[in-house]
Amino acid sequence: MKHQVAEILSEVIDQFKQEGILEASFQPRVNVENTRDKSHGDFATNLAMMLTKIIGKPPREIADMIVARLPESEVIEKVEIAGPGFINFFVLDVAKFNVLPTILEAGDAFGECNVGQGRSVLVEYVSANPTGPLHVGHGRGAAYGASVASLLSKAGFQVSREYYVNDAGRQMDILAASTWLRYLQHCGEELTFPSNGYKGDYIFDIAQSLYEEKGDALRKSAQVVFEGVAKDETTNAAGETQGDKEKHIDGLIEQAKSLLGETHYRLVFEKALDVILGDIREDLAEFGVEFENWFSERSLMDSGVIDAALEKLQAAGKIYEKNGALWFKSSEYGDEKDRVVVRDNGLKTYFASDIAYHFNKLERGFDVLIDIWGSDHHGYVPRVKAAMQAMETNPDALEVLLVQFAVLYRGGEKLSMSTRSGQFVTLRELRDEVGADAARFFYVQRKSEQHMDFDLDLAKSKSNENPVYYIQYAHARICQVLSLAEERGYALDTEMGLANLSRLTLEPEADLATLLGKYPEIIARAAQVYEPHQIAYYLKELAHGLHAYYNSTQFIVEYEPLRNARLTLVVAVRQVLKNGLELLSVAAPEKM
RNA sequence: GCGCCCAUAGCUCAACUGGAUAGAGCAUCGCCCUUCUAAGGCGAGGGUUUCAGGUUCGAGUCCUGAUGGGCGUACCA
Repeated sequence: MKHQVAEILSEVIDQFKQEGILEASFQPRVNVENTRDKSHGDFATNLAMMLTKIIGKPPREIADMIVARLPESEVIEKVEIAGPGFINFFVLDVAKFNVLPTILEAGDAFGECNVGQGRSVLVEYVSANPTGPLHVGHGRGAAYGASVASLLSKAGFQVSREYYVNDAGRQMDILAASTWLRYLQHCGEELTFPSNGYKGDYIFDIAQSLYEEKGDALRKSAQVVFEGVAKDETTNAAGETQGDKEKHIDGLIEQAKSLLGETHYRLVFEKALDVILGDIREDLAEFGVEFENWFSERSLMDSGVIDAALEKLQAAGKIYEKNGALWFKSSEYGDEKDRVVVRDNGLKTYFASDIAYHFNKLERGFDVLIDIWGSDHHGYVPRVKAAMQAMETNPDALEVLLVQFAVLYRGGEKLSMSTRSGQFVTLRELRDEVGADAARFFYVQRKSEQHMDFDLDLAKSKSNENPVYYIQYAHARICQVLSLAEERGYALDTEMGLANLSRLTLEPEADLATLLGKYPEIIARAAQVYEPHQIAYYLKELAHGLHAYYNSTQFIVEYEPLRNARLTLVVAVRQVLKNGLELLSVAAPEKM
């Protein structure tokens, strides 16, 4: 509908060119927008104002010139010039209802568009370290990433979803060591758990399961384990700190490796990784968050991709040596300084893995790469982009979307979170407490770059305080009305309904039709700017339209043509509500 | 110190990417269930869009500066 208006306007521009009012080469951006106020019609254009400078006449005069040249249209009822020079278009009610047969025919596919033009896109999200269960902070990235991926898929992109598993590096060694120490405690060894180890309860569970499988096979005396290890950081009564928690934990990792030997150390390591990653997968699946691919960081090392990527940078002359380490010249691409990729001890940095990972993504042939990160990683963006530029001609292939932290409140109090200390609210707890639907909706309701307050009590309340139920209720209401109609022997005759749409003359009916017509446009816009919250707001608006209609009008009336027309309208609303909710992975229940 | 993000009704957030009188929900106050689900509807009050400048026909939106908050500034992952 909107582009029909835009077409009409570009015809006028051609007319202007023929008359010599505008130069033939002139290419204006024809801007047609939905009006905010119904008294301004359905669509408005600021074209007259845009042309004031070029034509050199006041906007309202130009508006007159445009209106005088508007071609005949079957959808436009009238046109008005208003305000500083807006041209408002009023759409015929009949034309508004044209969208209904389209919706019924397209069904679940209604709203899909082709802004992606089949381009392939890799969306990488969550990618939390497998060192503990997901907490509510990860939940936002999960909900946002999943919704963005769905959105892009509806908008004509070939979407792949990927989780990057950081299954290598020091954090994982700390996890393995933590698990082993808990295991030793389980065996009956007395020891003081390192202050820098992973203290969460889930480590006990893994250790116990390890003990059940292996018995005492991995047991070493605690005395031997802690022998020669640097002292842990402690604070005495006077408040003075002593020791070094980093050296302490590193020492314990070394002990674990040498005392257990490669095979047994690996066993503990894999056990912890498997259990935690399995838990994360299950957690996300229950949250409606799926991935086609779980990409292992270790596989990068094993397959030599890291070396290949570094060689590529080296060949491009972007690697140099300083102080025994290898540096990447990221500052040449706008990063604030150069970055180390291989440390002086010969170990590759995490950044080297990440360069390789993105190198690998490009090699897999994606047109667009999207990374969804927590905002605490924002400082990391320039160096990864720098690496992309050094490797690839198109730096815009990578889009990093940052998600702000969610601050959790319960009973008006802020809850803090830290995986290391084991003090956090897990995503699973959140789902148990408020339900997956409410959680998904709450997360995705906010713009991703907006700092978010997540009030657990509010999310839990199953009242109109929670918008997700408002939308689901609209869907359920429609279902109930239809089944009641059927019970009364008034089964819906869609064909008759579509043939009688002209009987829908009430204001809420036209409003609903207008809203339904906007859905595809909302999808396209939301996809272009990666903003699934626009879907959430649209659904609230559509649900409101339905509730208002429901309260003002009886659908199941005696007169058959009118009844079927109304029920057909309502069925179309139900379809769009369902499509939108599905996009956000929120259930569309038939009764509540 | 430097860099990135944010600031809109009492609270939580929108505002179609520069458009018309800045909108929703919650909270507050009225009204509407012998009717297809009241988890609903209708209405009222509530604003110097943090502040000060600038750009232009037009600014919550863009630019500069200030204030307040979040985050980042590793040869950690």
